[in-house]
Amino acid sequence: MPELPDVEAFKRTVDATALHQRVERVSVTDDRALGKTSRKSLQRKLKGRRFTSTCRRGKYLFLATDGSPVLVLHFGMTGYPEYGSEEESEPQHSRLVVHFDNGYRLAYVCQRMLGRVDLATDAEGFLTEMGIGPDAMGISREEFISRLEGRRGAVKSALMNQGTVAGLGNIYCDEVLFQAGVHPKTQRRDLSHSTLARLHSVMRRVLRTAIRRNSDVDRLPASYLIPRREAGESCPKCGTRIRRMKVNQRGTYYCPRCQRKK
DNA sequence: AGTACCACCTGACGGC
DNA sequence: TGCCGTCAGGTGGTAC
Repeated sequence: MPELPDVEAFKRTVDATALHQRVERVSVTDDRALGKTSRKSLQRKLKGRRFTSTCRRGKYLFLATDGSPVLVLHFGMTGYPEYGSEEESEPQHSRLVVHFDNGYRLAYVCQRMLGRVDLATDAEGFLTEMGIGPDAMGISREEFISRLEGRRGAVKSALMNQGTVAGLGNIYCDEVLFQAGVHPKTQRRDLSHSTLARLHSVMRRVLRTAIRRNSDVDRLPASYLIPRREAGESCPKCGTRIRRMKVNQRGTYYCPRCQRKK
């Protein structure tokens, strides 16, 4: 489920481990994990380079190099990066492994193969081409409101759309709506300007909280819905039985009392 | 521009 | 025991 807070944690891991070392070799263990790039291209373009910095937009992580290529990582729902010594065995489900000259390697692990590895010349161009909107942590209130005002349909659908605002997935989207007291199926047109403003501030607060806790579900505040995404759980605020429904074909949890439909 | 639905993909789980 | 359907979820494609 890597959503914005998870990818932010991945970024910090990569920043703390995999920068500034020379790439000796790249191995691709499953071509299905590749986007528009190829195994040969990855190997040829990354060899001899060093990762110099990373940046994150939404659920995408970019690793810039000292040359022109940028390594793009998207994690699907089961992906993560893992840095370790060559002496350790490679993690199961490694799809791409970057071997460095210091005896360490960075593995892109992706069990369910829903993520993608790609190569770009610049992150901004890649994001534009993919139609990815502004980052949910960086977007201003004004822009958030105006982007949402351009949309119709259920508010959850709008928030989940990475072109509108990037970073919320199914789970954090439910959390934001819960903390804001908004029913997931509320039509966007039924949301007032002030409710949109509240959604913006709640979204940032929820994401900031999750990032500070390193996206560790067990460390989230007791008032959060995320640990209670199960049948029979009760609302952490009012005790009402949590309901489950489908929105966008996705399992959606909400409190029928705290989140009344407008 | 919406929504619905399918597909991708693997592993866990419940039912029989 | 083991087979089968279902679910999980990010994304992308198609049809309406």
